Amino acid sequence: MSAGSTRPRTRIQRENRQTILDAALEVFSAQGFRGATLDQIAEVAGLSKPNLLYYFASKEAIYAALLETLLDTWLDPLRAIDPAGDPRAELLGYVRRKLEMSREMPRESRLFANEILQGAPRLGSLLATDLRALVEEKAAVLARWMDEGRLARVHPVHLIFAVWALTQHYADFEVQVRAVLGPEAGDPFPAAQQMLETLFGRLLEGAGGGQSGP
Amino acid sequence: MSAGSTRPRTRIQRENRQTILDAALEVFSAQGFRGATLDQIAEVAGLSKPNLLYYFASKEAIYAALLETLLDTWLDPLRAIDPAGDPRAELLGYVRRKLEMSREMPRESRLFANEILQGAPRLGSLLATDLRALVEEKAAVLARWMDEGRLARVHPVHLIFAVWALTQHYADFEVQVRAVLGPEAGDPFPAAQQMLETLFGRLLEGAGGGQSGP
DNA sequence: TTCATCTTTGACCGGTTGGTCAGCATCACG
DNA sequence: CGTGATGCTGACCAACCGGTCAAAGATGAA
Repeated sequence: MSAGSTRPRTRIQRENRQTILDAALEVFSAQGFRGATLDQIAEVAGLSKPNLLYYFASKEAIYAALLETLLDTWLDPLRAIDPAGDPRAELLGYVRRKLEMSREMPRESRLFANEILQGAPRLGSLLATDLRALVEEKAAVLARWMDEGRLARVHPVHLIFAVWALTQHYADFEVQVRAVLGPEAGDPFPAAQQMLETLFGRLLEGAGGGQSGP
Repeated sequence: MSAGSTRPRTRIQRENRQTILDAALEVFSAQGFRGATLDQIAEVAGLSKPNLLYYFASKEAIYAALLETLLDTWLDPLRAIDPAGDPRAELLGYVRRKLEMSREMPRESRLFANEILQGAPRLGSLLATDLRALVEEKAAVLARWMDEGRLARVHPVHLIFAVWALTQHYADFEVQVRAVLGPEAGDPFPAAQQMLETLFGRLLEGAGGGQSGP
């Protein structure tokens, strides 16, 4: 009997489903949905192709299972922004968490990037509902901070876009980053962290355009 | 005889090669290399598949021809930075040109993003040579401006990364941008332009950390 | 040990894909 | 107009891909 759509009941099911998802993340994030093949995933997973299809109904189902988990994890750093916190600490903390995520989950970042790049055919609806609602909520917090003069006035949603763009760049374009910095250059993340801190830090100094200096 | 690798000699060759490249840009940028099919490109081009292969030796050759032109065009805005110019005008001008490019050439941006995302297998060498050299050259200019106290001190190469990330985001992640802003929202680029101007503008005010105020 | 259930696989299938080829159509130039 | 070069296509092919299936193997509770 197929173990496809039901929740895992046995130890083997739990382990193998996870093994497959790991392998699929590896392959899908590097090749995109169409570029990836079941044979590649099977090889990385160390399982046979029919065995993959014993645990998941189809290639689509594997991909869907990956995306399902992904968006939630991906938005955790944004959710963690505390409306009652200090704007500087909250914004810079968000940037730091997001950059950390790019460093430690580059495959997830690339999977997401691939999906969006190709028009988000299997994620589109969630973007317009869940994602939009969360961004709207946090943008309102940013807007309030701007009203209170504690943050330079910019379009709050685009400010969030900026955080996404700058942090995800280091995962999605890692090859380019490394090529430009050169082979002898070490870990690019510390310098990235410092540069983002300066860039966003300046948005918090003397907000409103006036009150600079002690 | 095949018209594959030689330079176009006749009017028909010039026209059809261009038609094919246009169609290929459309399809490759939306589906990636492996996701795109010759049949799709042929249909968009309004030509038969064997006819495509009369003008280009292979699918790879079409893709390579696209990339060849692309990197050069893509780096023009960076090349245009004038070492003798005013830091504010030069940096903000660069951001503006790059954002314009995202707006008017989103397909090229996505083609490039796709290639990098998948590890730049067909562009890697150029990144480490041509691209790296140009970035190195312009980073030196930025570094000098920082030495002169006319620009906040950040890692100059990462500053260039920031411009890339922020501007290309609006082309590569357009679907997400539109989903989050909502269907009734208009053109996102004016707000993006303003936000980038503020963000980078702050890097030029009171550089060095001290001389704020009139 | 027994036996029902869960797990695994080799062989296979139909559809798609990049690419070939022989031959026909068209063009441009003398 | 004639003719060689250029342009175009239907038919075809081998490789690949997602997915199926019958049957063999492993597992574990009674």
